[in-house]
Amino acid sequence: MYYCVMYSKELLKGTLQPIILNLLKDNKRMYGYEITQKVKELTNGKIGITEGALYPALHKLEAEGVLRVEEEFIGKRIRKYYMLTKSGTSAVNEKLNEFSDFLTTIQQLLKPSLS
Amino acid sequence: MYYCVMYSKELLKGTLQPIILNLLKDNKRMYGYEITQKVKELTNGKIGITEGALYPALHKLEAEGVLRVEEEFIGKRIRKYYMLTKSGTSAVNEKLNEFSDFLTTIQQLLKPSLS
DNA sequence: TCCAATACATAAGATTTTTATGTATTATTG
DNA sequence: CAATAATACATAAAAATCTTATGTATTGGA
Repeated sequence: MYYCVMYSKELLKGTLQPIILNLLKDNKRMYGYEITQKVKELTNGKIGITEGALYPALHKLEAEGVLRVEEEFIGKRIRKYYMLTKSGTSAVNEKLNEFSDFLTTIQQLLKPSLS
Repeated sequence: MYYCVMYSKELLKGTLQPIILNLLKDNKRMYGYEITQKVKELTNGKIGITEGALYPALHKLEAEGVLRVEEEFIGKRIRKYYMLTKSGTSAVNEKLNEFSDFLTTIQQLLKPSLS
């Protein structure tokens, strides 16, 4: 399965982190599988995150101190809830603003005739 | 020097090809260095393409048959003009539409509260 | 004359993502 | 009730892309 079902895979490079951080900013607490489903739902299936990309990304953000994790057992199955740390929260707003600004710049660049 | 001066470098992954193709679609014929300057100009210095990223990308697009090259001597210095091939032109429109659509999807995903 | 800008190029290393697995639990459906 | 799909985690090899660091050479300007 592709990271992205509808779009070419190359397009999604660099977008995974912002997507994760934005979801955790809005939802406070999410586990990995939930994130994949939420993204699929919010994009009408256009963007599908692969687990091979997601879990390493979550581990990296945790190692950097941006996220922390709370483990819970649902029956016999473990579930790892991720949330922004205090220091992560302040950093995330800047990161997301930058990303948003960047997207706007790219769009202007691709439509110079309309500017 | 960064690929991008203002933005974090991670952000620009995957955007180089669309940027190149879009410029060549509008300008018919451009050489590498010209592309770096045009992008800098159009984004007010926010996006700077490194040569280490650009030249391999141009060579790859040429190898794929999307671009073709015309070499010219300006004095003693060579200049390589790139342009879309016939088959490249039809493919590029689809690619750029896809990229544009993708950017819209990402923006909606990052602003679910406004949808 | 020297430095900055122009103009090409490549190669090592880092990072990210794909692709392919692997394990195990729980829910559904024929 | 057995098989399959969905849930839920994980990792590792390979591919792709980009950064960073070089390298060469010409041309323009201070």
